[in-house]
Amino acid sequence: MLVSEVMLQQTQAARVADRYPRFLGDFPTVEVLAAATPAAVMAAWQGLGYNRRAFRLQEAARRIATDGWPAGLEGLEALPGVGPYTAAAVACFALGMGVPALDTNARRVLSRWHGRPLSGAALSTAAHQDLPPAAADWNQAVMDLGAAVCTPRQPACDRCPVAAWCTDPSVYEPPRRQGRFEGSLREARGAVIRHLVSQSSATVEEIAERSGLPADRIGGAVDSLRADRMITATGSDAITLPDGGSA
DNA sequence: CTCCGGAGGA
DNA sequence: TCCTCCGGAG
Repeated sequence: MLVSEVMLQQTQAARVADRYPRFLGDFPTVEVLAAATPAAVMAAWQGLGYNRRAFRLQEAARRIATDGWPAGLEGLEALPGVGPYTAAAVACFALGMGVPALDTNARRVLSRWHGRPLSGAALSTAAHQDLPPAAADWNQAVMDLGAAVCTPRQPACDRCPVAAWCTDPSVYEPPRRQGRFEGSLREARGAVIRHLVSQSSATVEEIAERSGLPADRIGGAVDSLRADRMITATGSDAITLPDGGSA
């Protein structure tokens, strides 16, 4: 449950669909995930993007293996990589708690429903007011509606089951656009991680040659990843994924 | 090329 | 509140 929700952060369900069962096959329990090497976790994560999520997920698994599952919403949110949405989704779907799970779909649907852009505390307040006792069903319905009908650009109000009660379908504020991927640090960081998953140890020059990216960009990515503790330096200029020892 | 998508740190 | 983290699909 926690695994699937973290995978679904910033990643469309279609891409999670085939990786989630494989990930659970590799790491069937939190204990197995906690004890795995970061290289193995990264290998299972390959292609999902935002690789820090994988490291944080394993850190969360280690904490759970040691301390047990947090009981409530606040405890869940204190886990690394678990924010307001993921904590609420786990609390509602796995623990049966009556809390709204507010992802980007829910934010858009509720904004249109109420006729004004909602975010932060206002969104939370509105959602709590709208939330019925059957919280899990409501969360599922709102998110599905946003994904399938109440879409960003051209909402299909003609086949929306609740269009009659909606205030203003035109309400939509597009998320801020991200910079180009080509030429970005993200691209180089991704190349470094991808290489280390298959080679386990490498130099900047090797990664540059294999990826086709300039060595100075790979070097910058290595510095950045080291600062994030996502890779470690081993020899004179060799790097690897972290050894698993410390969290 | 554009679009899509939560967490966390500054 | 703003910015950065990835990668695949259309």
